Amino acid sequence: MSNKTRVQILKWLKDPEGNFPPHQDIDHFDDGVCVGFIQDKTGLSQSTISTYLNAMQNANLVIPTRHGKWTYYRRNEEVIRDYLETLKKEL
Amino acid sequence: MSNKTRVQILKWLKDPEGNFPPHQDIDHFDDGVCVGFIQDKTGLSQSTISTYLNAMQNANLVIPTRHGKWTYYRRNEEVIRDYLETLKKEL
DNA sequence: TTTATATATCTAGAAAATTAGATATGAATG
DNA sequence: CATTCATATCTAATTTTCTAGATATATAAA
Repeated sequence: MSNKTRVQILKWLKDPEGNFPPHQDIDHFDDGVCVGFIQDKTGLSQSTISTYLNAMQNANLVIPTRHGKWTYYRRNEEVIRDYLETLKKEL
Repeated sequence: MSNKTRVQILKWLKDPEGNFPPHQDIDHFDDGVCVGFIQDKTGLSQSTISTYLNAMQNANLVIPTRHGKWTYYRRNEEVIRDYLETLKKEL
């Protein structure tokens, strides 16, 4: 949560249709967006983005789903909501 | 906002009466809390806390007021509120 | 069952943040 | 006006974060 790129990724994942091109195999974003698309959007290296997504997954902010060769990442809305509520309450 | 200690300071400043001893010269916390008290509470060095408070002031999160030898820091409630609202809206 | 593709992990260098000691400044006090 | 006290600033060492290249793994395709 203390990194601009990672926060930006969370924001993009709020609206996959608006922020990413459609996937090849699937015609919806129910499981989120594949790593490659996120990487293209940030301009950072593949390994960096993979590391970021892994960190976000460890923090429970995103949920990964594997479909064949691809891993799709979507927001964990519940955790994000809790985080915002706690912050508003405590800060 | 990406540092535990600095966030903790903001939280403490929400309730100066509850978190800090009374000041020598002044019997209220209208202008906030002096640097020394904040330093004691964190256990970090004087220069570190001064640096932190300066950073927070640059980010407009706190407002300093000088009274004689002491500098008191208080929360900038408006900016903090805006920050939380923006985060809730955008994240 | 070799090859290609997408993602993950390992490693290490570069950059940024953290932190404290030394020193400076500004205000009160003897 | 010399001294003391509170805070600020400067400098540098340490730690953490960022980031990419190399390599590994998993799946699909040829």
